[in-house]
Amino acid sequence: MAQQQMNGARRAPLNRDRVLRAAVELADHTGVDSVSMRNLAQELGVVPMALYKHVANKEELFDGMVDIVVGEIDPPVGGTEWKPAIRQRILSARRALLRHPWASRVIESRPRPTLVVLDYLNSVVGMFRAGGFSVDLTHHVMHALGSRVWGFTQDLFPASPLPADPQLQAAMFRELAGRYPHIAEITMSAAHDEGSVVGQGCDDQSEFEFALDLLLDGFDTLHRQGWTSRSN
Amino acid sequence: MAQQQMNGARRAPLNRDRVLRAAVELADHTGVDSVSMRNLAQELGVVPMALYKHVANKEELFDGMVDIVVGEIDPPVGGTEWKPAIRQRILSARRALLRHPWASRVIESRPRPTLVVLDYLNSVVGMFRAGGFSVDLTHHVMHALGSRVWGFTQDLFPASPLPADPQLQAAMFRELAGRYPHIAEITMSAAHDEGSVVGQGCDDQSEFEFALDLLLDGFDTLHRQGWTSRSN
DNA sequence: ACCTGAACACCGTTCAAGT
DNA sequence: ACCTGAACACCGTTCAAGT
Repeated sequence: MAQQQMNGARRAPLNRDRVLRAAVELADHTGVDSVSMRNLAQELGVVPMALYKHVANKEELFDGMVDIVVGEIDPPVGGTEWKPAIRQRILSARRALLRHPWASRVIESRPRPTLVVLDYLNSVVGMFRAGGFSVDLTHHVMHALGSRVWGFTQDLFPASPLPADPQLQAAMFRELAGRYPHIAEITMSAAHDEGSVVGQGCDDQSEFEFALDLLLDGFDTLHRQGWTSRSN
Repeated sequence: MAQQQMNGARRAPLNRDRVLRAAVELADHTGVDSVSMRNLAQELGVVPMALYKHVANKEELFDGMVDIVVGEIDPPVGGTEWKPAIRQRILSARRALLRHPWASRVIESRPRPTLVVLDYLNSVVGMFRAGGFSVDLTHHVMHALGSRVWGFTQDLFPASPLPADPQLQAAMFRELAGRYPHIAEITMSAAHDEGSVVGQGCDDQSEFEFALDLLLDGFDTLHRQGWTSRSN
């Protein structure tokens, strides 16, 4: 009670923005699973119910957290072709997402896009249109990008840390190679870097850019060919 | 207590498979969020703690549910080129996922792949290798496919049902067009089908195949060119 | 050896009582 | 009018007591 008043006097009064920023910070530091209304309230030195003044419920809290991350994506660069412009924008989105490792999962979990999310998507669509893409092709191309517009893709092999014991490590590799020879093979090919058992040891950033450029080049070809969904 | 015994007499004794199938069925019917250990136990006519005999915890329950869905994916078709073979396999995975709408979200949420998941991925990798792809290119190509190997992609505009009132509907379209002209444009182009405000009205299946074929064609081109990660 | 009720430590959110 | 503690209806999981 005495502490409550001290905090009340020291801190700025609660508002929606402070609530959302505290939630982002909490998720950054301790993981999104520990973002509960109760934990967040404690972090802010208030009673849980005080949060409901500023966000209607937990869903709205998550929406607000997404908006903060999406707000960190750089605006489009001007004076260049559609391809490098879109490439840079998506890589900027990727940097924002990488600063907040929980964000991709939360973005995927939202049942409806927020206004801020729609703003970003609208602007990416506009970049294709400005590059001369037809409405038809732009529509398909946005679907093909999927979550890659956010700069992330689902890791098929999440990074799992290698066991410290090198003998145990070797045993794991042997078991993997025995059961899953094809996975072992592509894993080994990239495993000069250290990192983890599977799928790490490769550079996530360059894998992302490989796939992004493959898609953008494909879009380019279709665009130049005057592709339409009816002609297909 | 009397009912408990009746159930015990009537039903087959609980085992891991029955637990997992009941969980899948419950998720299919009432949504994955309603799959709690308590609800599932009630569905099976047992006390919650009885489940812990057959699954270590809820994480293992989810893993088992994923395994059931992945088990529904058809085996590879033989006697054909890598491209149609992989295409058919992925479209079979898509059909399995569409039968269980919760499955894509659960697959994405798993921190580690199960043995069944590794079996499927290993076999897809093997199909590229059998098609003559280098280890290097196969590795990159699997990253580029990402969650598309499962036959799904993140919907950027989740389907939201249109309001019944046509006047309200028109108002929503007008607001969308005013704020997000580019999104409105690509939405309208596909909105001859009815369905929802944004992004629906287009055929998800053909959008999926568009993106899949774009990627497979891109892979094909790189393969024929003898692409390597060093030559890039 | 197996089963299970009670309990623990959490949730998000409602609601009524207090100021 | 505003604030907030208690309460409600849930969780997953532990544990000890019962058979």
